Amino acid sequence: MSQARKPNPARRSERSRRAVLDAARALVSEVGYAKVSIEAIASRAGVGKQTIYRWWPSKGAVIFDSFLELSRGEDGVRLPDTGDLEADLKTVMRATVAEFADPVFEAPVRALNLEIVADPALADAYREKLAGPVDEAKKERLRSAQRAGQLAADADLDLVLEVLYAPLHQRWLHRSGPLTPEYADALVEITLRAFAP
Amino acid sequence: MSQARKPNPARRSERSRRAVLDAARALVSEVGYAKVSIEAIASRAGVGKQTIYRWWPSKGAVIFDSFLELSRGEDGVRLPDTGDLEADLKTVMRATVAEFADPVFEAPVRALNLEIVADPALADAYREKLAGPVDEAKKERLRSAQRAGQLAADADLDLVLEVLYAPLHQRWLHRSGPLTPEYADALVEITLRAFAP
DNA sequence: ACCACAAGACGAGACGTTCCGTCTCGTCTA
DNA sequence: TAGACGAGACGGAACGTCTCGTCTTGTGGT
Repeated sequence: MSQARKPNPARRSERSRRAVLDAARALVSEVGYAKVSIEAIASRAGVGKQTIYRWWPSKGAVIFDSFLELSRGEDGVRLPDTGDLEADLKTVMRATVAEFADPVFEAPVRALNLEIVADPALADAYREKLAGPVDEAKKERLRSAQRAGQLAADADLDLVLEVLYAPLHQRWLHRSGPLTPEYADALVEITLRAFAP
Repeated sequence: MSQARKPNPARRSERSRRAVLDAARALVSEVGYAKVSIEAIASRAGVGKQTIYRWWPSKGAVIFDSFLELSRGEDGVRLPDTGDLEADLKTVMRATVAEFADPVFEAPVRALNLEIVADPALADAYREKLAGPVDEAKKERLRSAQRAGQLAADADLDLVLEVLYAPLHQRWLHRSGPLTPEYADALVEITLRAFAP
């Protein structure tokens, strides 16, 4: 009684896959996440609707995959390590603030967050494929700082990252305050004081 | 050319208003935010669709209002003040963690967050009507602590609240880790160390 | 190494549904 | 008596399923 007729990935058309993901990304930027429809993606991609339904379970999954595609190849993430943790973190946090302030990122990143909040499966995929590797790079820098005695040796690094990034992330998501370089610096200083050796 | 024929609020039916908000709240709990439709709300409330469209601009606004209704009368918010800031904050944070862990709050609060992220107008209303008063009560407690020398006198209280709550909020939203009483305590301890006098 | 061919993925789009937001109806009420 | 109400018809958009021919691709025989 199982309707699960599974398609054969080996015969999948790479051309169609790319066309769908490119169309999805373009449409999110143009009209916003909520107004993007599967039919519009299919039409823009020059693809049958069934081709989308065959390979993706939901609109969210398609758009999520289109973001994944963007960040492929960047897996060699590495943070600056000049030996000065505070300076390095401020550099990174200021860059993050600038990125969030960029209107080009506004629509897609907000769409990504909506998907993550609404769909636990996509939240898992996000953590594994996108956030995970980046967080690991950040933690690697923090471990280096621990060895250098610039951070408490017993600090929970996941917690350090939360304290550092969650306020920024929330302020952007809720539009509850300005994102300035000074704010980035303040978060770094606060976090370092909280987790000082 | 203005289509803005405005209805007369004085003649509004309180009975219908309550029925709509109650139906909206029930439906969000039953089927989740995404699957709730205006037609379903109208039908469940025993109300004409036009009555909803007459008084609310969007589905999000209806559901948002149904949450507002829930928290009416609680405006006398006041945090415990035993003189021991750390103990008081741990009490409050543990309660918040427990609240987030309650499955009854899961669907509605997640729906509320989706609306806030997606709609700037609702985000403003949220800050003004819901978060604002609560945050003010929290800041009042923090000011008391500043006077008692338990918190840096020049600390930015908005920032203190962000550092205290944003990690918890993000962890819940992203389902990126367990929400335990120990986690609540850790956030309080970290925050107090960061903003120590 | 080649080729023939069946399996099945493809583009296109018809189909029945659901829901949208607007619009009329009478009815009821403030 | 103006206008808010419940009910529901309406055209349109998008859903997810399905059925067409066509095109592509892995494989098995030569």
